[in-house]
Amino acid sequence: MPELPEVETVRRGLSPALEGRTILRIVARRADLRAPFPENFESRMRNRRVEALHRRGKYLLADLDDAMTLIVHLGMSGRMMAFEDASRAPPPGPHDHVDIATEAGGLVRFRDPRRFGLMTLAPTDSLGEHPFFVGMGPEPLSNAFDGPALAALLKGRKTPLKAALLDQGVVAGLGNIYVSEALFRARLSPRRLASSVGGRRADALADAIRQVLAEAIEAGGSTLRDHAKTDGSLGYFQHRFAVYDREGRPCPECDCANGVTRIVQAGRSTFFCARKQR
DNA sequence: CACGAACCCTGGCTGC
DNA sequence: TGCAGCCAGGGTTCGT
Repeated sequence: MPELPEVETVRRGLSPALEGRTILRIVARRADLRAPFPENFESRMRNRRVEALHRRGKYLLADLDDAMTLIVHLGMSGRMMAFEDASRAPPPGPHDHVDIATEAGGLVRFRDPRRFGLMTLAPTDSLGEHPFFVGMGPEPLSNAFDGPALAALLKGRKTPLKAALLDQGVVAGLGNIYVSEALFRARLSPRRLASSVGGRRADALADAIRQVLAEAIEAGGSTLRDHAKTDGSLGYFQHRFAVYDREGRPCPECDCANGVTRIVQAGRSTFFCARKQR
C-alpha cells in the first residue's frame, strides 16, 4: 500500500517521536515478517540513539548511534503508529508485531496484517551497497531526476511503460497508484513501449511524477485501507485520484463515453483514459 | 537476459 | 447468514 508519499508521510510523523531519542526497549512479537528480524534484535536496539530518519524509495531508514541503520519496509499493509505516552497506548493487537519504547516515554508501534513488511539492520556507511539499494533508481523528488535522466533509464526497455515505472530500478518509490496517476497527467498510455519515451514526452512524464508525488505528500498520502498517519489521522490524496480505482467513471479531462479504462498489466490493475493517453 | 506468472499473507468485499 | 472467490498500495523467485 505505501508508496513514496505514504512512506514519506510516515517518516515525517515519526520524526518527533524518534529523532534524537534513545530507545529504551524494543519488543518483537514474532521471529520474522517477510524476512527474519536480525539476530538479537531486541538487545542490539536497546539504548541506541536514533540520529536521523531518512527515506530511500519506499524504505524508511533510522540511523543509529552505533554506525548501524534500522531498515524498515511497510510492504502492502504495514503501518506505524506513534503514541506520545506509552502508558496510554492500547494493548497490542494480533498484527502489532513490533513496539519501540523511547526514553522520552513514547511508543512507536509497527502493525502489518499481511506481513509483507520488513525490519533489518545494516551498517550505515555501506547502505549503498546493500542489496535493497544497489541498482535502485533515482529519487524522483531529487535534483538528479528530470526528463533526460528518465529518458536514459527507459532507453532500450522493451516493456510497457507502466511496468518500467513500477520497476524500482528505474525510479525509486513509485507504485501502482502513482504510476497510473502520473501517466494520466503526462497523457501517456501505460501500454506504450517504455523505450519510446524520450525528449518532450520524458520531460512531461518526469514533471508529472514529481508533481503528483509532491501533491500526495502534501495531502498526507492516500488512505485506501491501512495507511494512516502516525497519529492515526488519514491521508486524503485518494479524493484527488483522476483515474486510480475509478473504472468506468468519467475522465476528469475529457467527455469520452468510455470513461476510465481498467486493464491488467503484469498481474496488476492499471487505470487510464484511452482517449487522452497515447 | 527479460519478461510475466506464481507466490508470500490476511482481511474485506461481492455475489451466489 | 455463510461462504467461496476475488482483490488489494510490494517484492522475490521461478519458469519460459
